[in-house]
Amino acid sequence: MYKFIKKLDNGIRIGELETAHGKLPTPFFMPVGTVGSVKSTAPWELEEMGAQILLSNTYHLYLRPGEQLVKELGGLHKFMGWNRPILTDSGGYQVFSLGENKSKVKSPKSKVIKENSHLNLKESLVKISEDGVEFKSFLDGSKHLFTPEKVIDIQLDLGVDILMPLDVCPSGKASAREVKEAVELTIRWAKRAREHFNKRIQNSELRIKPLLHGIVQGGLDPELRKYCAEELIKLDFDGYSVGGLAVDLETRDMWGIVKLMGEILPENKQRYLMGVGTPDNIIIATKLGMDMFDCVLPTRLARHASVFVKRHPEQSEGSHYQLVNLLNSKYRADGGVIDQKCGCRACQEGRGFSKAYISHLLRSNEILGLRLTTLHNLWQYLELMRNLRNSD
RNA sequence: GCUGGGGUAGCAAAGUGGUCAACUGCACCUGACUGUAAAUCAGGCGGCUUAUGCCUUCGUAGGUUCGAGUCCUUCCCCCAGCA
Repeated sequence: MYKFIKKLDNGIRIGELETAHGKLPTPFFMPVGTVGSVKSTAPWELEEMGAQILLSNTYHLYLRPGEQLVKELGGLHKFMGWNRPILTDSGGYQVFSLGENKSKVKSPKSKVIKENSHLNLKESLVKISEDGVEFKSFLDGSKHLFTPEKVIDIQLDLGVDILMPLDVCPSGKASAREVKEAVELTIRWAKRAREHFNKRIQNSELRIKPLLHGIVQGGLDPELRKYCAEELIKLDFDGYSVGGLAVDLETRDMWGIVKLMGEILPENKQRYLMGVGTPDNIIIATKLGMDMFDCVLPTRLARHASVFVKRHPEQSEGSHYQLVNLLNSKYRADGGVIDQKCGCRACQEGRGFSKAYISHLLRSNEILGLRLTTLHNLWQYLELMRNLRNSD
């Protein structure tokens, strides 16, 4: 249950979201723990940094270890040792990303095709029908069917706090017709998900019930987005997600749609901009009325040796953050911490680690290297959200 | 000293007459990454460069050949075994 508190002068909505695992001040960022783990971090580290909620993934947990096992072992929170709220994505994104033929990115110059590489799969792994999504497991190739109802069931079995319905997330290159079809199917699936969820929940003895979002699709077409949002609003979801925008960003400008969503989605429901994004993107999006964010960038970039460094306000004309690749040779002998003003474990005053040391760890494939960069990046994101909530 | 094996680009290691500026791995350099099939992927990695282009390379110095990293000879060095 979301409570809208106030709108700051800069447009940021201040609110509070109550879930079965506690109340969350909004806006907030969700570190991504796809398979029930925010890669390389421990739950207590996330708590220490002030992470309030994590995102996990229905698709991945269904395939492994299976939602039934998680249920038998007491639910996802207990399973992964995290007592704060959890949101699960539905697998809708995987329908998109696994549907893309990623082998296209293979360079013709690459002579060696690694076996078991995810890039080596030539055929699309998914097939969409009215009933749902048929897909092949990326683990073993086995066939599975996700229906809107099934996806709700899995998430309820996992015992998460916020559920996403199965949606169709078209590629940024999709034709107008494909986007329109995605919207229509997303709406029909949303209705089925809503009905099934209600049926399952009405018998629930939980004091605070899980929350179900509707996901707005529609590409970059304002009319389609508006139509989708209106249809979903009729179904009275607990909150609304804006999907399909964090793809093909280099060729598409999402801000018009984000602004529109900020204007037409109900003020008294939380808005989740899925998959966004860079710190700069998040700053803009909060000002356009978005409340919730998730992104793999802080954790993935960290594992790929890149860290966010906050720029001084007077230097932040364009971007508020600089992305620094610690594997660049200039950091080999750099005795300074990543960011002097950062409060993370890697930078902490008095006992911070030098860029030279972290660079050495990364070059040596020492796990501590990417743990430190991950802790740093997540701290930056979480600190950013704290600052945005207090930016009046 | 004798016998045998070997000296290839930063390292390791393919290559035994042309398709070799030279396979491959590592290291190194740079880039990408946005609801995670990602501790991943891509490109570069002798020099000049826009190059399917030119120049200089495979211990050393010569030679054979239309053509040599690849064959022959000299010398230098390394390794193993025997003295």
